[in-house]
Amino acid sequence: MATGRTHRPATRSRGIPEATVARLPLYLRALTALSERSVPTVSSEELAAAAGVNSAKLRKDFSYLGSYGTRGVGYDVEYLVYQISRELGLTQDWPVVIVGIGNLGAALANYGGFASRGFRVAALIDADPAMTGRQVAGIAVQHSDDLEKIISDNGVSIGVITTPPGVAQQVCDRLVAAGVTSILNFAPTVLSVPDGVDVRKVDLSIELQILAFHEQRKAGEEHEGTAPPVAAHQDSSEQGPDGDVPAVMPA
Amino acid sequence: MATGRTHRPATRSRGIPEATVARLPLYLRALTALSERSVPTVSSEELAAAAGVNSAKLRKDFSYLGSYGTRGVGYDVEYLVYQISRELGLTQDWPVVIVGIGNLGAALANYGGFASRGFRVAALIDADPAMTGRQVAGIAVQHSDDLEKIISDNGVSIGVITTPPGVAQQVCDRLVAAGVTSILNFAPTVLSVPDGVDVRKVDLSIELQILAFHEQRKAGEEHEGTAPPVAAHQDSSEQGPDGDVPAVMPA
DNA sequence: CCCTGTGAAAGTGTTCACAGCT
DNA sequence: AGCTGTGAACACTTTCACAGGG
Repeated sequence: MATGRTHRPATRSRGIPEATVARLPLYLRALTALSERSVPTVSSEELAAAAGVNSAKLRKDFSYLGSYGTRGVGYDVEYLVYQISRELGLTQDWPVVIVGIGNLGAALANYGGFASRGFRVAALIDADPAMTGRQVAGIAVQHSDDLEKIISDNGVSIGVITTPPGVAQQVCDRLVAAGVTSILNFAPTVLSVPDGVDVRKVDLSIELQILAFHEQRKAGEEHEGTAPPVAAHQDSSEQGPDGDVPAVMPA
Repeated sequence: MATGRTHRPATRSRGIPEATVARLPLYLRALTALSERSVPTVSSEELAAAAGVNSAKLRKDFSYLGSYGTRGVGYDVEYLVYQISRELGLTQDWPVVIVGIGNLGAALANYGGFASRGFRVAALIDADPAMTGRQVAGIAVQHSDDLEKIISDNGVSIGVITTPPGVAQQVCDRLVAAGVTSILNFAPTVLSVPDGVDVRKVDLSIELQILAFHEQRKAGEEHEGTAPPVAAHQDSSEQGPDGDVPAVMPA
């Protein structure tokens, strides 16, 4: 399975698979809930059920982080919360800016999940002068003219784009030029960014279209003689990572 | 994945890979833009660039739909728009209900991407009597007492949940009991549903945590001698099912 | 025995490279 | 010649099943 170097007992492995990274926040949530109920330890089976995955996958995922469990017993909840938080980088503070304070931007500003982990809404930015100074979620909206200054003054490296699609790319360019290196994009636009900048996209219309595809298939296959029975996908999360091949791929 | 068997031999007929399905809406969007500019044909290279994927992947994806291109020329834009729309089930009307009309629910109700394809917001539902009758995006909010009747009167099979996490599961149960078979869940909760019901999840906090992971890694590897250079991931979403703090969650 | 940790097998997705049609 | 369509190679992910420590 290795690209040449197959060794290392995996204490602090360097290559956590992307699929695993995407599940760590899930485990963290389930663990946080257990922690609040003062549950001291949990088995892979129980935790997997709470997170909605199967236990083999969970154990495999944890094996990339190291051996944090105890055979015959399970995992120490507090210890695991700490390890996963650290691995995800949540033990530090991440100032975030939200650009585009429409309905969606306001919804995000009010979203509790931001503050609940290391994320802090450092600023809300909008291009409409009428919005400037208005309070949203207890934060005064600032004008986009000051975007660069806001980014650098607050040491922001993560930006959230909730603007109309027409201006998303130029907002993105300005964010990147100002030093942002991770972007969460809600605009239905393909953003192009230089190497070294991560973009994740959330696209409502795409999610619905995927549901429609499966929905249509359910209806259509009720009377099919040849097709195998389709048992609907339980939790949908596949999606195609893709990318466009950056220059260098780590081995 | 609770699903017993989701095996798909895909021998020759209906077996479009999930990863391909997830990209079809992307292609469709790019094609629609070309169509609006009256571009008659497009090559895999051009379309791939517009959609942000590579051309080999795009051709492979299209090959699952059939041979809709012309060698030496490319793809007919209008024809492809039609074929993909049909494949995704967008040639029919999909009435959708949104349950939970807070900031996020209102944002979704106003989101243009809904109406732009076959989706139509058939009803907005909220448990707060103070919301009942209020107009959001030109639609009167209805009380959740009438949820079952609304679903069946409108023939709704797709539901969107934008409620607080604490009530998401019970809303989900009622939707399913009333006949909804596809759910788009924005609440940070793991929903359990019977077989035959699809759930897709959008979780803002998870997306941010994934970004934070990569962000942290970038910062940490600036001075690593042994590690290969990390070229950031171009792409976007992979998603992760998830669930969070069920009990008490301030903020 | 318990339950974790992990090789190996199976399944899924991506990329390559070129055959074959226009 | 140009560009699609695709088998085959490669890469990544999930699942299985069991070795091995507590």
